[in-house]
Amino acid sequence: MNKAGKVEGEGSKAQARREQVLAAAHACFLQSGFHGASMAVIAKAANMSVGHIYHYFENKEAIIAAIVEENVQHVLSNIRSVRGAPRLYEAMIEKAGERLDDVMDTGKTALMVEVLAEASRNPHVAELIKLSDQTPLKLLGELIAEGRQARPALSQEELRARAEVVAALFEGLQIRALRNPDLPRAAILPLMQDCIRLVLER
Amino acid sequence: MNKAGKVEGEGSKAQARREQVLAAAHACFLQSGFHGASMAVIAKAANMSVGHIYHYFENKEAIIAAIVEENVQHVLSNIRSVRGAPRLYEAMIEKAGERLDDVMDTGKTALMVEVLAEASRNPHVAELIKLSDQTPLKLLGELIAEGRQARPALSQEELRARAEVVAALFEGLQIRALRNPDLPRAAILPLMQDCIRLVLER
Amino acid sequence: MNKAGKVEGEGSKAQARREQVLAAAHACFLQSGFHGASMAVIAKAANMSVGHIYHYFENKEAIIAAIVEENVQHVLSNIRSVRGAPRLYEAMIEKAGERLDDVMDTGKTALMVEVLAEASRNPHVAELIKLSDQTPLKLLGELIAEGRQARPALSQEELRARAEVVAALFEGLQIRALRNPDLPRAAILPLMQDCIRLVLER
Amino acid sequence: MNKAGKVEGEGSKAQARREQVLAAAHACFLQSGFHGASMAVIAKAANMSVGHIYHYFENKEAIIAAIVEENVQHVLSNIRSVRGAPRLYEAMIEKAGERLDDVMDTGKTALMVEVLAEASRNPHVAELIKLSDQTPLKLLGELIAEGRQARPALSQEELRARAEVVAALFEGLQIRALRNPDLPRAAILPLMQDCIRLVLER
DNA sequence: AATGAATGAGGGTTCATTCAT
DNA sequence: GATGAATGAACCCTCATTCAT
Repeated sequence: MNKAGKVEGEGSKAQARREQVLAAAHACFLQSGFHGASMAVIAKAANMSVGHIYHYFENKEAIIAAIVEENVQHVLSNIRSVRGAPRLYEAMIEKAGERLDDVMDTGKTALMVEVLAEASRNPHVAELIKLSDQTPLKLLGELIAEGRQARPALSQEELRARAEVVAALFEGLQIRALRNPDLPRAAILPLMQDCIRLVLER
Repeated sequence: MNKAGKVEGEGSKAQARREQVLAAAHACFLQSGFHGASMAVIAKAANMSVGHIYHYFENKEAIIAAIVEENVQHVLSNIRSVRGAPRLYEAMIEKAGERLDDVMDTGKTALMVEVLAEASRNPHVAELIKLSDQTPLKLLGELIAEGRQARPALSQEELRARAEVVAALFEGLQIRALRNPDLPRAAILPLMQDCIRLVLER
Repeated sequence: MNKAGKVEGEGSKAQARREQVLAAAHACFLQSGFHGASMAVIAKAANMSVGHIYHYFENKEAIIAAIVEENVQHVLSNIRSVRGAPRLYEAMIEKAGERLDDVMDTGKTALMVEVLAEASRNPHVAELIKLSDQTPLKLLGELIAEGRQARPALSQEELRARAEVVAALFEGLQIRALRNPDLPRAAILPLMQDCIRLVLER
Repeated sequence: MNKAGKVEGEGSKAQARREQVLAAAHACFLQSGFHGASMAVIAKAANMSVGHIYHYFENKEAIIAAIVEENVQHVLSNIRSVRGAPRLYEAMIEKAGERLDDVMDTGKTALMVEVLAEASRNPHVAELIKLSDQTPLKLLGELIAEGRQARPALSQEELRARAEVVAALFEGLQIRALRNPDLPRAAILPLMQDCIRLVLER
C-alpha cells in the first residue's frame, strides 16, 4: 500500500538512501543478473540491512523498475540534446558517434538485456518497458518529422517505421557489442551514419 | 558414477532421449526463461523423471549450452540458404522479408535475450556465444565480398563492419519487436532493404 | 531507559494516549488477529509512530494483555446488568435474547477466539483469562443461588456446574455463529431459554 | 497445480509419510499454534527435510486443512455411532458422556480454536471449516428428525436450530474446559443430558 | 536404463524492537 | 514526549542435485 511511494518529495536524506540502493542494485544486477543478485547481496553492497531496503522499495521488482526508469531518462536526454538544432538531421547524424560509444558500454547493455529477459516472462515488467519505450520513440518520430523541411511529409506509420529502424540500428549494435566487445567502431560509424541519413531523407 | 558426456556415438535410443529433453527444455525456457523453468517442469515436459535427465546432461547449464548451440545452427542455416544464388545481393535483400518474420517471432527472441543475459554472467556461455557468432558473421562477410563483383574489393575490417551493421539491423529489430510486438512490418521492410543495399554496395 | 508500566496515576494525556493505542489495536486485532496485525499497522491506526507505542506498552504482548482485560470487563458488565432484578430467573432468560445478539457479533467472537488461541501457548495469557473468567462465573453462580428462592439450595459444585452449562450455551453459540454466520436466531432463542430455565430450576 | 493431490491412491509408503507429517504438525500446532509453529520445526518433528514436506502438501495451509478434515471425520464417526439404535434419543443421550470426555481433551480444543482463529482472517480456511461443519450438522439434524417418532415432525429450520443448540452445548463446553480444565464433569453430565433431551423432545 | 523420494541451502519478504535525533 | 530510520533473525517456500532402489 503505502510502503514505497511515500518517499516522494521528502528530505534529501531519504532520496540519498534510495539512490544508494539503486547504485548498489545496479552494480549487483550487472554482475549477477536480476535473479542472480540476492537482496542480501544488494543490501550488503548498499551498506544497509535487508529489511531497510523495503522502506524504500516495495519489492525487488520495484528496484528493477526504478533502474529501467533511470535508463529511459538517459536515453531521453540523449535524444533531446539534438532538439532545436538548426540542421537537425546533421545534428542527429553527428550525435550518432556519441551514441555509439554509449551503446558499446557493455555494462549498460547487460542490464538492458537482463530487463528484456525479465520482461519475457513477467508481464508487469513487460508493461513497464513497453511504456517506457513509447516516449523516446515518439520523440524520435517528432524529430524526424521536424527535420523533413522541404521533403514531403510522412504518415504516422511511415514516421513510426523510420523511428523504429533508427532505434533498431542502435539497439542492434548494442547487442553486437555484447556478443563481441571489440567491434570495429571506426569502420562502423560512417556506415551507421549513412543508414540514418538514408532512413531520414528517403 | 557415470557422468554425462559419455553418451557419444551411442545407439539412437540415447540420442532420441537427449533430443526429447532438449525439445522439452526449449519449450520450457521459451515460456519461463532459463531460471524460471525448473528441472521438475522440464522433466515433466520431457516425460521423464528428474533424475534421469542427469544421465544425459551433467547439469542444467549443460542443457542451456545445448540449447544455445541449437540456436546457432538455426541462424547458420538461415544465412547459408542464400549462398550461391546468382544475383547474391538481390537474394539477400529478398530474403530480408523472410528473416524479418523470423525475427519478429517473439518466442525466439525471448530465448535469444535469455541467452545473452546468461552470457553476461556465465563465462562459459559467454565464450560459447562468442564462438558461435563468429561463423555466421564470417559467412555473412564472405557473402558480402562475393557479391561485390565489379565494385572494388574491401579490407577485412571493412567487410567485418558491414557484416556487423547488417546483423545489427536484424538483431535490433528483433529487440524492437520484443519491446512492442506490433511493429509496422510493411513500412519497415523497404527501409530495411534500402539500408542493406546501401551497406552492401557502398 | 524508562520502560512502560511507569505510566500509572499520570496526567490524563498519557492515559488518553494509551487508550488511543488500545482502540487502534482492538480494531486491528479484530481484522487481522494478534499475529496478523503488525505494530506498524497499529501505529498508523493510532496516529502515532511505531516507536512511541513502546513508551506506553512494554511490547506487543502487553497490548494483547490489555485488550484481553478489556474484554473481561465487557462480559462482567453484561452479567451485572441483571443483578438485583425482582424476578431474577425471568430477567436472565429475557436477557438471553440480548446476549444472543451480542454473541452473534462475529467480530467480538473472532477476538475471543484469538485470545483463547493465544492462551493455549502463552502461559501469561492463559493465567490472565483463567483469572478473568472466575469473576463472571462466580457472579453467575451467585445469581443462580439467589434466584432459587423456594427451591432447595445447591452445593457449591452444583452451582458451579449450572453456571458452566449456561456459559457453555452462550459460548458455544458464539462458536456456532463463527462457523456459520446465518444461524436461525429466531428458532434458537426459545430453545436456549428453555435450556436455561431447565438448568436454573432443575 | 499437481503438487499435492497426486498422492492419492498411492503406495502405503507415501501415505505413511503424509501421516508422519500430519502427526508432527498436529503436535507442533498444539504447542505453538498455527503461526507459531514454523515449517522448520514441523520438519524436524517429522524427521524430514523442510523441502520434502512440500512433496506431500502444497503449503502450510494444506496441512491445516488436512488436520481440520481429520477432526471432521472424528466428529462424524462419533455421530454415526448412534445411528440406527432402537431408542435413538436415549442412545444419543447416553453417548453424551463419551463425547464429554472427548470434548474435555484440551489438546483437541486448542487445535480447534487455532483453526477458528485462522478462519477469522483467512477466507480459504473460513470456507473450509464452514464446509466441513455442514456434514456433521446435517447428520445430526437427520438423527433428530429420525428420532421424533410419535412426536410431530419439525420444519427444516426447527431441525437446524435444534442441531445447532446441541452442537453449541458441546462446543461451548469444549471452550469452558479450555478456560478452566477442572470442570466438575460429574455434575455437568446430567445437566447436559437433560438439556439434550429437552431440545430433542420439545 | 529409470525412478522420484529426499536434501538443505538459499530465495524474497516481514516484523517486533531499538535508538539517535 | 515523539519520531521513523534501521536492524536482523525468522518466516514460508523453491530448486538443482543426489542416490537408493
